[in-house]
Amino acid sequence: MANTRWLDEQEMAAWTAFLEATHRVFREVEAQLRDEAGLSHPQYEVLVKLAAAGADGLRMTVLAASLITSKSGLTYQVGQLEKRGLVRRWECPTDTRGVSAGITPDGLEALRAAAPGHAEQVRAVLIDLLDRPQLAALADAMGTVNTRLRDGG
Amino acid sequence: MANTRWLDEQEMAAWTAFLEATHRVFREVEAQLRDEAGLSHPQYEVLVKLAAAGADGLRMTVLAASLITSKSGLTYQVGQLEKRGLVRRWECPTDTRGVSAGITPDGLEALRAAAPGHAEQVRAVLIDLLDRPQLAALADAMGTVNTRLRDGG
DNA sequence: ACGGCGTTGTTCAAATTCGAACCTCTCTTG
DNA sequence: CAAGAGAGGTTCGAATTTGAACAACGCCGT
Repeated sequence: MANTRWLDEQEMAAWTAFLEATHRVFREVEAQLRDEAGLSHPQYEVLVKLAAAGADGLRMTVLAASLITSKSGLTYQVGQLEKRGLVRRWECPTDTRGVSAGITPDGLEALRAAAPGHAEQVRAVLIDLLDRPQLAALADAMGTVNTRLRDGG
Repeated sequence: MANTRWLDEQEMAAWTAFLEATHRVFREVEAQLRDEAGLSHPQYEVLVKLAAAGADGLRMTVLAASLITSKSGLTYQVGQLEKRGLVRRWECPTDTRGVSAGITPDGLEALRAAAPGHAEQVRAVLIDLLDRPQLAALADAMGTVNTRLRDGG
């Protein structure tokens, strides 16, 4: 790695804009969820994934990978949600080591209660700030990044 | 707020792709910096801003706003960097309440040492995964978001 | 069946984050 | 010029995050 391929002006502009925008967006999203729904964003994401998974729930490892978070972090958050009765956890029948998590009726209710405000906020800090072509371009770029990072590591 | 404006399919796809991509990108960037440079990403960002600010340094509040972080979080990180001699802090001559922070020669050296690996990583997890039009579109969208969030709050 | 290796989830300690409270000081207004 | 409103930073406590270490278990070839 003799000489570094530095970022040119355009690349640097893209990176710094990305950095600043993500910080702003997440700060606002987290504040809204905490203040109005009493949920952290990680917790909300867990509930969304588990709601989508249905009655079978999801294995902890799958959930962690899906949320792009650490195993230990997920253990903690699921524990918090379980304490509040929004999520429940059970051993996997086919693998003694395994644990699955699933959303409870109370969890679904909490999600239903939180979703409208969250959706509005996501609009306010990202979606509604862009026109359709911009939004499509953003989805395209982010999708490309995801595909490449999922595979090529 | 009678009826919620839910996200349509395209909007939801953009949001989830954005979510997943940002989590992936930051996870990888943070791991590289920590493992190879012994700096957290927040710390690296502080050094970059202060290096750009030059000898006059930056007021804490300005720096916090620039980094889109909380005041208390910044106090902590600057404290950490100060302990390591990478940053120094002094009272503002024109405002007794004010504190400015600036990078030290050691800090500049640490930044120089960390920069190449960081640049490569930024390429590997974002820049090099996109072609020029995608990169331009990303910069455009993120720039729009930043402008709107900076003003309209 | 047996031994080795990778997987699964949790636990642990340490570092970090945030908002709210707080103190000090500046600025504006009457 | 005094008083109130606010800005600037730090401190505080509580919650969260991470990787590494662990313990327990499946899987595979011999």
